[in-house]
Amino acid sequence: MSNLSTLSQPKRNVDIASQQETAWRQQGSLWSNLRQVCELLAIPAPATADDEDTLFQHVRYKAGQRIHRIGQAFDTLYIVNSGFVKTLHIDEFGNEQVLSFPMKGDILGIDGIHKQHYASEAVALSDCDMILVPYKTFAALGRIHCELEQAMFSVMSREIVREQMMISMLSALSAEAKVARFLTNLGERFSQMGYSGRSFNLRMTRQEIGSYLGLTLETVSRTLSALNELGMISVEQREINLLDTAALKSLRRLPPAKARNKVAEKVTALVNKNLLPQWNPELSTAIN
Amino acid sequence: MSNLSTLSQPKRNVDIASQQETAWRQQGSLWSNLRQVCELLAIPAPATADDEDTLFQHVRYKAGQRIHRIGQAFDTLYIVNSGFVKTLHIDEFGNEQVLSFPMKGDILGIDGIHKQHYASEAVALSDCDMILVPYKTFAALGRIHCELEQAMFSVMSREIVREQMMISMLSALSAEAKVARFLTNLGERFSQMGYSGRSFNLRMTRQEIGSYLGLTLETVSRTLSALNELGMISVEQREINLLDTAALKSLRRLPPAKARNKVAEKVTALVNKNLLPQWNPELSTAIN
DNA sequence: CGCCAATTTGAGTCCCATCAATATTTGTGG
DNA sequence: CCACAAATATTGATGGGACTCAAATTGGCG
Repeated sequence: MSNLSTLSQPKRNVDIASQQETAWRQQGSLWSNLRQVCELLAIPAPATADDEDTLFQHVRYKAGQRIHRIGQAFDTLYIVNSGFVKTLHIDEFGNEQVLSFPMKGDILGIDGIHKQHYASEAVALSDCDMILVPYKTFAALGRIHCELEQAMFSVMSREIVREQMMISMLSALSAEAKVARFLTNLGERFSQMGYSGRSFNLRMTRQEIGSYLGLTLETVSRTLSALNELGMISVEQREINLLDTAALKSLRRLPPAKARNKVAEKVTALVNKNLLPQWNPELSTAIN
Repeated sequence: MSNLSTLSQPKRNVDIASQQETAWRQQGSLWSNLRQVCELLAIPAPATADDEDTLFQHVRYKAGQRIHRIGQAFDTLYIVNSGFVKTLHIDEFGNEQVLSFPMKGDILGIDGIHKQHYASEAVALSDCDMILVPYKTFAALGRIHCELEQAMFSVMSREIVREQMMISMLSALSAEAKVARFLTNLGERFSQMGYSGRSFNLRMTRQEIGSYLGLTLETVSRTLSALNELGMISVEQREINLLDTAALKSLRRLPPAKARNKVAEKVTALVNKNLLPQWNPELSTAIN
């Protein structure tokens, strides 16, 4: 967090830089080249890139450490290499509002570009290894490698789409559906990272989950218990097992205990009749 | 309410282009140059730009017309020059979820960059004049004018921040606060466009407002009536007057209906007034 | 004028927040 | 290593805010 000035030099001056690198390595820092960063972001690396041309510094954060603050002058983007993070707003009353739970491959700080000050706060949920991307380097790369500019727009567009999905979820779904989707989404993320998408443990508190989903921590806890009793998941503290991902994904609301069986029949009946072509936007618009 | 587009004067230099332009003009098309587009987006125009170098076509949409669909192949961005638009998601059950109400100076279609297909639907709420920006032109401009690339990142970042604010609002505020903020935000938008920020009329239905805010149309209607009775606004159908913007902005939750109706609730009323000077954020949090 | 969409308003219900008590886990220092 | 404190989770009881269902009214438009 301290000497960011040294890393804004894209080109490495071998003699001096290698000394510094050794020093950084001792405190847990590493360097990644452009190809590695692109792979992490799941975007195609420019063929023209020289692996040693541009290097990006790693920085480690311990659980609980703040990565950037609201209002802080913006100059670098962060890419999560390992570990778990939360980003949040703090409203005029001091209440925290969790906005996202970035993990491996996610990028932080984009919201700072607009006003050149970070618009959100980022805090490490676990020990993290973050890659620093000075914004100036970021912008310069777009001009050097045309394909990269396209990829950078794509990454920002993806973030916008993700937030749109979040808005839809927040304003349309019941508490049970929110929690169910949260778990399945998390599972998919873990799968992509090479871990089990079925069995994992949460890195965040019920409070943080509730804030993220627009619920209270008690409702989150109760909902997890309910999903547990219904056999869709098993949960003990932060240890989660997804037992019926299909049911979780299609869950809209937990029917009142008396009618639970009936509604389940209805849904399956509709699906069988092809009236609910789920998760296919093309078809659902055709219905109108 | 209709034709604001006198500011876009087509410049013609080529013979072929002028023929086409005449044809387009007959169906209501005009052209804007890069400088005019930048002004509309409120970003600095590159000094190196030749006014005749790149021209952007206008297209008019009538109220109710669709501008782009979900899943449609993405190739152009749209900038609102005049008129009002709504963008929306359609979930797997066919329910509409309004995402934004773009107006003059707003950009549409960014969500299509990621997958090269639009992720949302855009519909004109009134007659509209839209400027077409082919995505290829957009990308090429960033490479030609370095300042523009920065501005384009900034515009996308601004969109991300806007959606973050939306997420915070959806998950933390009461129905009254949502409606109140919606109105004050609209007022500010109208002010920026040169209209009255105090007195305006809504271009969208209660249904659409409710979808946008995560409420039902009945709740929106009831809330507007309540704000009307409290003297914060006056509302008749879609005609809105903001009478106390300060109160609206700081509104968290309406006092319980009992306290409003029971005029002669003696001591308790006074106590409530002292302890709960409603729509005063400072004090109401101090109580918590 | 007549039709249909939009809006308003009412009555009843339920989901979720709130308040509260307890249990369990984590962290810390002696 | 244990004890104690603080943080985190679970579970219950209760009330209220927003949804649902329903009816009446208004306004727009062919």
